[in-house]
Amino acid sequence: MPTATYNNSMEKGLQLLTLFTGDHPSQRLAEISREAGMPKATALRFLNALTRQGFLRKDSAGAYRLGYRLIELGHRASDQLDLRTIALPYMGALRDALDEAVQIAVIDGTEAVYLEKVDCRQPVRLFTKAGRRAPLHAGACPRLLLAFAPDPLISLVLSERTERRQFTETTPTDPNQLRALSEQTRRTGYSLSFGELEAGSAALAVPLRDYSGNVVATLSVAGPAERFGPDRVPEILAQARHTAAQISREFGFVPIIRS
Amino acid sequence: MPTATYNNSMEKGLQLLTLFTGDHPSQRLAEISREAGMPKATALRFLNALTRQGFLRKDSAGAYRLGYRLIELGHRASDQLDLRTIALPYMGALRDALDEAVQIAVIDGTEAVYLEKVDCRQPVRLFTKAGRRAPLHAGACPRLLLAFAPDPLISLVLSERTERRQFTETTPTDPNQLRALSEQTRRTGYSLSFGELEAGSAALAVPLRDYSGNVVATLSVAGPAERFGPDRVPEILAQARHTAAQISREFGFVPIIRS
DNA sequence: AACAGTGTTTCATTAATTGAAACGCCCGGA
DNA sequence: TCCGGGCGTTTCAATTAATGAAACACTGTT
Repeated sequence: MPTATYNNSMEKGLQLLTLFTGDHPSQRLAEISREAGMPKATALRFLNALTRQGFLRKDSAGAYRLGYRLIELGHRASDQLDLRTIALPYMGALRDALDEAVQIAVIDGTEAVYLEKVDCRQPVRLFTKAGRRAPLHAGACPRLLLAFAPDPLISLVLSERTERRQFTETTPTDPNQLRALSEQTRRTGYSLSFGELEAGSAALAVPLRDYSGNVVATLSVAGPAERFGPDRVPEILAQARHTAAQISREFGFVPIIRS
Repeated sequence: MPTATYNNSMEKGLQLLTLFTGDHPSQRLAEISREAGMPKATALRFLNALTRQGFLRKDSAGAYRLGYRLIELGHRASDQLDLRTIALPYMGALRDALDEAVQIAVIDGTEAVYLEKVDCRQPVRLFTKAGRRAPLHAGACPRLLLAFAPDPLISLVLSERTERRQFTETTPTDPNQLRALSEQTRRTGYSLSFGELEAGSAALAVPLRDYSGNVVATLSVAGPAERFGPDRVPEILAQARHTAAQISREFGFVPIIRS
């Protein structure tokens, strides 16, 4: 059962970090042990080690919380993607131009992960968090990433054996429908979604490319669906395309001039 | 040697993450093995496991880079500190008011870690990164945190047996000098530093408090030293204090009214 | 006082980790 | 073209360190 090409003990310890969610930011040993299905002594050892390395910290009530080392490493990972130096200022400008949330997401494994979000200033807004994940079949960002993904990944996501969760009434789950949507996205260069992940929300996503010309990320404008009517979508698309071109250029993308 | 109350294998694996710095964002197995002083087979197992859990990712050249899971967890840790929801908007306003870098830092173990930074817009600016660390004896932020730290930590930092690195000519390292500076900081409610960590830089730091009334973090304004002359420092201090009061209030701090 | 729940420590067992060595592949230099 | 060096990967015997049950001390509630 154990395979010699990984370190299963470390992986079990790392998985404890996933227990700390927005709903459960602070947890004590017994709760962690129960939720992880792990004996208290084993869990305590992992927690002690994670705490010593700064990945967790213990608060004054004796409960564990995510530690500052994660913020440090998160910033470092972000810096290495040039998110703060290149993408964030343009995202801020796009937010200012449209007053909608602006997000950037990438593929990680078989999911999309939203790496950054710049919030709009309107009281009614899309309430999601940077760092969240979504499957590749639902939502403007995930679907845009899927459309430009390598064929083996597309096949896997659209396979009859892969379960595609239906979040809302408008979540596309049928493989043929998703293939058609992907083809449309590749042809038009953007994707648009209404309530596929959260009812009442909408998002428009465009690709971000790097020096290789490949789509490496997606930039999206997202907000309440009633602000994404047919009179406004063209403007959102134009602004998003403009910003994506700026970011892509700084990522080293050189557009091919069509003659 | 091995102690049963930690998980030393996991800790060794986690320490590989520290090899990925701004200077070395991308590394291959042999280099990692050499730098960590670890046999290739062992390092490969850790790398495979860290990659499977999303903490590292492998690029097209077969080199490892920090993974998206770190960004996700970094955001989650940051959210749990209310950095993005509470502190960042105020930091942005303070940056706009003064056009200097604004940072927030906390104590982690025996160091200060800068959790967030909002950059100024001037061409000549303080070039540091969010996520960086500094010892508690040098710099306005670390020294402010030290001044309000628990006595055992102060004693440890100022101990004759603790080495206090001299970064520049103005770095204070003498325990008596640091005690005097701490006392002054507690009395005046702020700390001011010129070139203690980086020559030519300056920073002014004020405390952030939470519902318990304790100093839990520090807010600083930082930039090139020539912009922190005696004619300007009072304004910087007033603005920083105002912003710190706003943030502290949202952290639940209730100021005691003096009669 | 009794009980439930917590976090911590101990220790025998054994599972998993470890590192040396072999292997296949690639690249650059002679 | 050949060879050597370096790379990443796999195998396997040795042994180390992880594991989990159980005991313990402490706290809070009834």
